[in-house]
Amino acid sequence: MSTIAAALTQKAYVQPPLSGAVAGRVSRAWQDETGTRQPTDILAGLGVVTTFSRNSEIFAEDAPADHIFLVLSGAVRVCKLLGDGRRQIETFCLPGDVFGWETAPRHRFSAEAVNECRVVRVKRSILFARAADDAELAHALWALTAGELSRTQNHLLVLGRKTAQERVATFLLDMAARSAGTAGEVTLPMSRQDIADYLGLTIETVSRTLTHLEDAAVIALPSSRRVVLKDGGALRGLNS
Amino acid sequence: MSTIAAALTQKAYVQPPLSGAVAGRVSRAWQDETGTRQPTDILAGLGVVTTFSRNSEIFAEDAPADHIFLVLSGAVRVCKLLGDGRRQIETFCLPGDVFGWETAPRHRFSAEAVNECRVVRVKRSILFARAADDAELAHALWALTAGELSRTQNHLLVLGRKTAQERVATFLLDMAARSAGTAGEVTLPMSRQDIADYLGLTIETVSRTLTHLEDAAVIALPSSRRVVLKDGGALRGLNS
DNA sequence: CGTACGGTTGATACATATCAATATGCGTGG
DNA sequence: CCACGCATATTGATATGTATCAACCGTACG
Repeated sequence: MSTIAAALTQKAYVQPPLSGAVAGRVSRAWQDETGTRQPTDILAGLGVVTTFSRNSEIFAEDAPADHIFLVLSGAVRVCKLLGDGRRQIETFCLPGDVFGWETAPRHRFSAEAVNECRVVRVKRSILFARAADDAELAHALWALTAGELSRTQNHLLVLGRKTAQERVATFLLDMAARSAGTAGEVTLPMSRQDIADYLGLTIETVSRTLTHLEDAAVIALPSSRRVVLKDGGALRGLNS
Repeated sequence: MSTIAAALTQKAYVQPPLSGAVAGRVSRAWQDETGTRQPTDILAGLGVVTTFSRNSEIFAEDAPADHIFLVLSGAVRVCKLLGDGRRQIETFCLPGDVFGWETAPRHRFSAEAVNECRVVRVKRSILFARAADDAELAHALWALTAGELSRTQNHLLVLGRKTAQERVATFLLDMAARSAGTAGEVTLPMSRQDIADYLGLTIETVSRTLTHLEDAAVIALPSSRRVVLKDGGALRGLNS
């Protein structure tokens, strides 16, 4: 559960809910997808729900960082590009995750919808104004950054020192832990290319590694996007 | 210049300086190495100066994160280890840099002295207490985390998608920018092994890449630790 | 002067990338 | 409902960048 989402749903922040479709939609959507019962109308009060279609750009690298975003449904990829088109996906954002949160006035990444997704867009200035006289919110925003840092640092180890097998294993375990669906099973929202660009590999290597894990009976692949973790121990072993 | 160092030297934080050798040493040391003229006695009031010898451990991975550290002189490496000994250096800390700053109660890295170095050790609890009723300090601490995140994210792109040459070029440019010595020249405080573990390469590849850059007249290597950037344009070209 | 450590250079191996072909799934339109 | 076409995924053959193994060099230091 994202700390900022928690902060935004504290009693202190509850405002009279906006009437109308938008507010209602946010509230229901959030409850539907996370099962939390906390009031979330505040999100509607602070931001606007927007829908993005598959592969559409949410913001561009170097664009003014006027908003931060909270994922309600779907998945978002946050990435950097090199001049010649090489791409590194820094992170995937799932429901409850926040992205686009910067200290700098401009985004240092682009963000794109992995699949059809809904996000809440909150004005940076509004959050900042609130954080200025609310230590708890400020702390939540800091914790948000710290959490992102922690994940990024873990990923550094993955990209710097792990083999393809280990990378894929780490990725699968991570996705399984984050998407709270059926235990031992994940439905990947992203393509092989996205996975490759996240793990610093090629699409072919990702594919081969997955089939290798399947041959070794560590996972099963009922379909290309669905992964059954048959031998979690083996996966964790690869995770070092 | 580290934001936290700045925050700690704001007028609001200036206390009557402690008398005695320690306080004096901090103040002079900091001024010597950074050239800043801002009062820094507050650091002595908050922390203790400690010296670490080459390769000694400052704190271990998973140790209680009771302190944060500010580098006064020398260099520190912050790293993670894999079970079989593979090592990833997350970052090098130079004078003015802060390390060991965590949200979690335990360090997620180890920190070691790259060479003889002096650091100020500040109790976490003291900083936290101060930050609780000081929005400006709290903001500085957040900015610190955000800056670290930004650097880590850039490094992710390096490890995920850049070639050995590009990694080394990026590293040299970064070190040159950070160590404010003679323009176009860097003295590297760390060994080839350290560089390799930072860039996700082997010691041999780092060495070969450097000699290759030297053959191409992009750099000169008067000694193994001294690097002259002869063709910054070429290096920046490799930086994409 | 010799030893040790860090660095360089060379020969070879190997993991992953690249190039290429084939297969699978999926939406669209007949 | 099926047929088509496109996008995505898999598989195969080969290339290549970097790792590994090994020898050698140079500098610092006792």
